[in-house]
Amino acid sequence: METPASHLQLVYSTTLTPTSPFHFDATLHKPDYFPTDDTHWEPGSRWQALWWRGRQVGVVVRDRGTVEAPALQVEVHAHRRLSAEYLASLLAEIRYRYNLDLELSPFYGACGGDPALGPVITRWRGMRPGHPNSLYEYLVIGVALQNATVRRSIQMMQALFRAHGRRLTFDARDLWCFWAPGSLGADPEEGLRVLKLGYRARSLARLDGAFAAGAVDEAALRLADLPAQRRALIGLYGVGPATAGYLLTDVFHQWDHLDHISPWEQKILSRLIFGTDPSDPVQPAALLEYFARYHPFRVLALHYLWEDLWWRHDRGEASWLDALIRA
DNA sequence: CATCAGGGCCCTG
DNA sequence: CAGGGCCCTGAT
Repeated sequence: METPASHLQLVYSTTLTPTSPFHFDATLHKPDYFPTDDTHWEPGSRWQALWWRGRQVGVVVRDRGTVEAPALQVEVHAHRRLSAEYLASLLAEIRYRYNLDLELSPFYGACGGDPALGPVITRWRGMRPGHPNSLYEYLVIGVALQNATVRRSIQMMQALFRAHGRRLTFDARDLWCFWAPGSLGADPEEGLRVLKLGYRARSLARLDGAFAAGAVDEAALRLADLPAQRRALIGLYGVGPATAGYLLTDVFHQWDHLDHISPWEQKILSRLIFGTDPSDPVQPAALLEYFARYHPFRVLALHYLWEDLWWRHDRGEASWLDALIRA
């Protein structure tokens, strides 16, 4: 029953120059994000099946520079030639999503001397936050994450891609592309339940409906201030403080908004920062108070500490994390 | 076999 | 503002 893959051709290639310093792998790959079938990373390269402005294209980003003199090669694969205007908007979107224009020096200047953070900054010099997906797509992922183990979240996303996505083949890879926001139909809840989303089916149905109704404008929200962004997110059915917190960082690039630490993160951060046993973690309020020292870069600071931990875990260090991750 | 909590959120009282 | 219920799954 699986739809055949759609074969794309290379239609465009260019070079993007991020601000320096730039750490390719630590920016293009986040070991703590659970894998979805629309994207694949290997050291020095990232592939993504990308829905953008009504088209489904394949994007390959390759590292062609160094930390101090960065350069990215971006290949676009598509069914047919793309207009210059489309390509320009796509490249601008890639610059935005991966924060290629972010200036890290103010953060490094303020936090580089911190005893806990300084060595981590040195290790990951040039790393930025970055997330490959749009607001709509991140909402889908966020809903799939809620109250579920990572394995189950992956199953939900696979079922969603196979039911509503499209399989694209480009650069000898097969990846699943997201569907258009708001395209799930008039009453998709029952269809989503069949995909075993459980009670999340209602959230996703209503989220998709909001996009279909034009009630969510990602471009406008990017320009809004933090309180307006947070209000808009929390106002969406199925989005609470945890999901909104992730979205404010990853989609809206708020680098100082930190008001919620969930139980699983609390256990991990308590161990990481205070060395406490996961059975007796530090209270979230105390963790938030600790991070106040990194204002106005609290989320950047957390991101550096967090990603460093997960990279170490991927290398077989920090194996205590195993017990705290419900794979 | 039954029970339960999970990388939340909504709704109710 | 606290607490119950929610879909399903794998762990116990």
